[in-house]
Amino acid sequence: MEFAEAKDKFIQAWGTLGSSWGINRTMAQIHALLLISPVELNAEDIMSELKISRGNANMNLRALMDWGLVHKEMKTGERKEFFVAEKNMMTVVRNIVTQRKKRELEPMLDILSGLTNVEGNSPEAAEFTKVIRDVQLFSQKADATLENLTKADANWLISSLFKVIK
Amino acid sequence: MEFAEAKDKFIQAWGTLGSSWGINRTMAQIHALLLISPVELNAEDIMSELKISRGNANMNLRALMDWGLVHKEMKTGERKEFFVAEKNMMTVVRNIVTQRKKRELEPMLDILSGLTNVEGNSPEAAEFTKVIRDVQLFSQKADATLENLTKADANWLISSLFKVIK
DNA sequence: GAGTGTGTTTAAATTTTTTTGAAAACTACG
DNA sequence: CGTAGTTTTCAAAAAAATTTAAACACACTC
Repeated sequence: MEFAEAKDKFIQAWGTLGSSWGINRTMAQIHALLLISPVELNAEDIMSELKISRGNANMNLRALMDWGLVHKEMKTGERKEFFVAEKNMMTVVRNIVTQRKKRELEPMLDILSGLTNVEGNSPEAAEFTKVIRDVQLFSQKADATLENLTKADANWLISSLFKVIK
Repeated sequence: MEFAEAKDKFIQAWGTLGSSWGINRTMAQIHALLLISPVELNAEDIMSELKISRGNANMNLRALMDWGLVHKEMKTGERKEFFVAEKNMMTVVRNIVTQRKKRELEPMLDILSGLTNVEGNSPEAAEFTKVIRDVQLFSQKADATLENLTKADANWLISSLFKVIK
């Protein structure tokens, strides 16, 4: 397959995957583009490669930096800002896990802990309490697991995956 | 806290969590409602509790059944269909993992395997090949891990989570 | 086989999310 | 300073996703 075609397919696929994970398509596509680029790219490069506006590029690059998936670089003698993707897959995964945990799991845990003591002794209230406990237990377990996964060093992540496989 | 308030908060929270996971808000809310309900509910119940239309309820219930998170039940003597949520959290998680793996990870792996042999020996092509290999390796590992997780029995899932925590 | 209650489908309306484009705000340099 | 190159912001436009409402289908009853 030609490089240009393969590149396009990868960028498309990454974008699709991203959007089913609550990450917007363009953000994922910029990430893909930077991932496969051997050199740092500036905003213009990204705009023209993906045919997106300056504002769009800027916002999504910022989001990617928030997630720790992309870094800004200054080249001496150049006014423009350049961008590089984090290329170590382990780090990529860890950063994504950390961010999602913080944004989704933790707020959920906060809400759940506020729902454990419900008034009334109707069957509805009883079932509610039971379900909330279950969900809470499970979420706490997931939280602890992910916390360990992300705090440990990169090699540990992969070895623990293997351990699960057994 | 009053039951009604807690219930509402939980349904809201579950809906929000769902939408950051690519599951639509209403689908997640119906799931939440059924999860905490001690009795089977029919379409009317769901429509009035969540203030949604019949069509909306119908479509999202069907999606939930696709995911194996909700089951249809017929009551003898009743014309209406009743719905119950799968309440075992382990099963819930397993079904979600299985579905997402099938819908997202597997198509990605297919695409990646079609991108391993790229023509040309430019630095771009070289970097591309390298990144694709990395992503592929990682995805395969994730796929294998999840496969084991879902095939094993329910208790195994929880114990393997503990093992990861160590 | 007309009538009623229920489930299903889908085009159109609505809502939400994303993207654009242009103005404003920086920044480095003369 | 003033200006040219660049990034940032944000209101408005466009696109995408969701929801509704109304038509349709089906099964059962009288």
